[in-house]
Order: sequence, then C-alpha cells, then structure tokens
Amino acid sequence: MVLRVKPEKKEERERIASALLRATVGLAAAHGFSSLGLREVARAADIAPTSFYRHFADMEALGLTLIEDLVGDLVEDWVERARENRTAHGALGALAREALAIVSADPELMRFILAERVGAIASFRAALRKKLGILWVGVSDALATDLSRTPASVPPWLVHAAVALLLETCSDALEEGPDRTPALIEPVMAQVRVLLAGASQEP
Amino acid sequence: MVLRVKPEKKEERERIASALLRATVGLAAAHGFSSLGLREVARAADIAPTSFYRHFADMEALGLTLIEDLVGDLVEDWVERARENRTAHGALGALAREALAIVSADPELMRFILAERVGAIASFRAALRKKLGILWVGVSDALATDLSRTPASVPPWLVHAAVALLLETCSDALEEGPDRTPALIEPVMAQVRVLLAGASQEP
DNA sequence: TGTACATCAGTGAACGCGCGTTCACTGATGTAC
DNA sequence: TGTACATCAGTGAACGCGCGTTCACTGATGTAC
Repeated sequence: MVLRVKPEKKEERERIASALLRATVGLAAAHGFSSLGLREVARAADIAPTSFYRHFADMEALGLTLIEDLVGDLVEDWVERARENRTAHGALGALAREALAIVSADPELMRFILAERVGAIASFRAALRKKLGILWVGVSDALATDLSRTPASVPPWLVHAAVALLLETCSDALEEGPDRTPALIEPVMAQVRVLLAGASQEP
Repeated sequence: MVLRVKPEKKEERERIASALLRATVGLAAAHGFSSLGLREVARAADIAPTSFYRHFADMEALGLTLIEDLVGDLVEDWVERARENRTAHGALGALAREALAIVSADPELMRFILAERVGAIASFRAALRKKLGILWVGVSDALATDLSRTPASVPPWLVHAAVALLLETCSDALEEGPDRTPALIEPVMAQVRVLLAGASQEP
C-alpha cells in the first residue's frame, strides 16, 4: 500500500513516457507538431498504438508534459550554466553564448520551443510563456548585473527586448546549422553591447 | 489564341484561388497550417475536394502561393505606409506603429507569418525570409535615416535586431488582443529608443 | 509460508471515419474555317 | 453566319489507407491474511 509498484516497473514506465516525448520532439522538428498523430508517435517510440493511452490522454496532454519536463529542464540549464560561466562579455553575453551551445546540443527541442511559442495552439503558447519565465528572470538578473542596477529597476520592456534577441539568435543558429553557429557569436554580442549602451543612458 | 479565356472566367478562377488562400489563413490560425488537409480547406472555400487540384498541386504549393501573394502584399504595405506616415518617433518608430496597425487589420495572416517563419517546413521558412527581405530593407533605410548615416554603413546585425524586435511586438499584439495593443506602443518605442541610442555610440 | 485477489501496463482485433487521389463526365467557352 | 472541334474548370463516384478509439484479454506485480 505504501509502495504500489516496484522501482523497476516505475522506471520502465518512465522510460516509455520519455521515449514518447523524445519521439515527438524529433518528429515535430521534421513535420511540425500539429501534423503528428498518436499512431505515428507510438510507432516511433516502439509501442503499440493503444499503449499510448496508458501514458497520455491525447497529443495535447503529451505536448504539455513535454513543455513541463523537457523544456523546463532546458531553460533551467540555460540560465544556470550562464550564471556559472560568466565571461568578459558580461552576464547577458554569457546567456547569449549559452544559447548557441544549447541549440547545438538539442536543435530539435529548440525548434519545438521557437515554433510552438508563436504557433496556433494557445495552451502551448501559454505553457511555454510560463516556462520561459525562468529565462526572463535570468535575463533580468543579467541586465541588473551588467548595468549595475537592482533587478527591480530594470524596465520590463528592456528584459523583453533582450529575451527576444536571444531567441532570435537561437532561430538563426538553427537556420545556419551547427558548423556556422560560431559566426553568430560576434553579431549577438554586438546586439547585446548596443542594448546595454542604450539602456545605460535611460533614466 | 491571343485571349484564351474570357475576363469573367479568369476573374472567377482568381476568386476561387483567393478563397482557398483566405480559408487556409483562417484555418491555420485556429489549428496550425501543418494540420490542415486539402479537403478541409476545399470545404471552407465552398468547392468540391477534387476542384482543389485545378488550382494547386498540394497544400505546400498553396502555402508558397499564399506567402508570395498575401504575405508579399502585407509586407509591402507595411513598409510603404510607414514611409508615408513618419512621426515624431522617427522612421523606425513609424514601422513599429504600423506593425500594430497591421496586426489589427489581419491577425490571422500575421499569426501565419510568425508561426511559419520558425516552423518545421523549410520551404516556407525560406520563402518567408525572402519576403521579409522587403521589411529588412525598410528597416535598414529607417535606421539610416534615424542615425543620419548611409544605409550601407548600418551594420546588418543592427537591422537584424530591429526586425526581431518589430516581429516580437507583433507577436505580443496577437497575444494581447486588439483592445490592449495601444498599451504596446510605449514599450516598443522605448525599445526603439534604446536601440538607436546604443547604436549611435557605435563606431 | 502459501493462497486468493486486486492492480495495472501492454496489446491485437476491430470499428467507423475522413483523408488524398484517380477517373470519367458535364458544360461553358474559345478557335478554325 | 453557322458548324465542328478543342480547351478546361468543376464535380460525383469510387479506391485504398491510416487514423483515433473501444474493448477484452494477458501476464507481471502488489496486497491481504
């Protein structure tokens, strides 16, 4: 009654759920999430179509779990690693450099984030906005550090602009391919520089 | 031989093709382009499913025509109207203000642009990038005007940043709804101000 | 300890349905002479 | 002018196929006593 299932059984269950999530990310990067079917995903995850229902009610529920788990981890890692590896380019520069590293590490998941953030499914947009709030806080802190201000005094529209530029850089990196991402570092650093220079003149 | 079809017949043909494009924009805004089927679009355009083939080979061909025609017109209008209505906020400010007007006028088409620009269909991304090149030129000219420089001396990464901020504002406007878009004017103007202030300090 | 029962993930068969596509046909319009 | 022929957009019937979903069953594991 305390333990309902054996640890091995629980692990197996999580392994399959995780396989469904990863299969979805891969297929969505190729044809778009909204074109995916339950059977297609189940096939890619090597389970029977009917087994899908043991894990998710439908594709939308799977997508929301995907955002909660995979996207959540990605964003948390992004902010945390940038905090740990601050360089000469400042705290915001570290977030930009980390962005390119994350795109290289998991381009398919980044495609999902960028696409669904502005896609047609409202529940996904809302869930992603919530998860990207972690990035928002990280950017806000970075701006406060780089501008030598308190986080509270950094205007929201400035944070908003910085987040938009970081995500646009991720989009560029996806488009250019892994070989040519190093060439994107200098432009995004220049953008960060201009943003900070302009903001330091604001009241 | 010179005239193969009567003008009325040609108009009717274009009317149906246009109905297919508009139906697609509306449905894509609701469920995402990649989830759309040929029959669903034909139904919304009030033609028989088989008649679809008289106009487009498949949904991808329809999408590319949609970008070429509808998106092309929207972007051209955007830049042209901003050029005509420059205000106290400068040339880039006029592009920002016009962005909000365009979102209000055709939110469904703007959703299509924002979603497919970063979506999973590579041919759509490429076609949209090409069409948005018109906006790119407009932004480049605006920056040159506002910074009192020659267009050639405006660095590409600065144009890139400005375009990204404009499109992000369009995304915000879609999310907020038509009632609350006026509240977005001040933030985007502040972003434009910071960008110009920072850029004017660049070498 | 053994025995009976409960839980639950995975599955194959089966269903009705909408899909993309092919085909032959209609009817309006244009062309030839 | 009339007549015969060509072109072409639109359509209904029909096809095979994959979809989402329901259901009953299996077998492994946990629980009660």
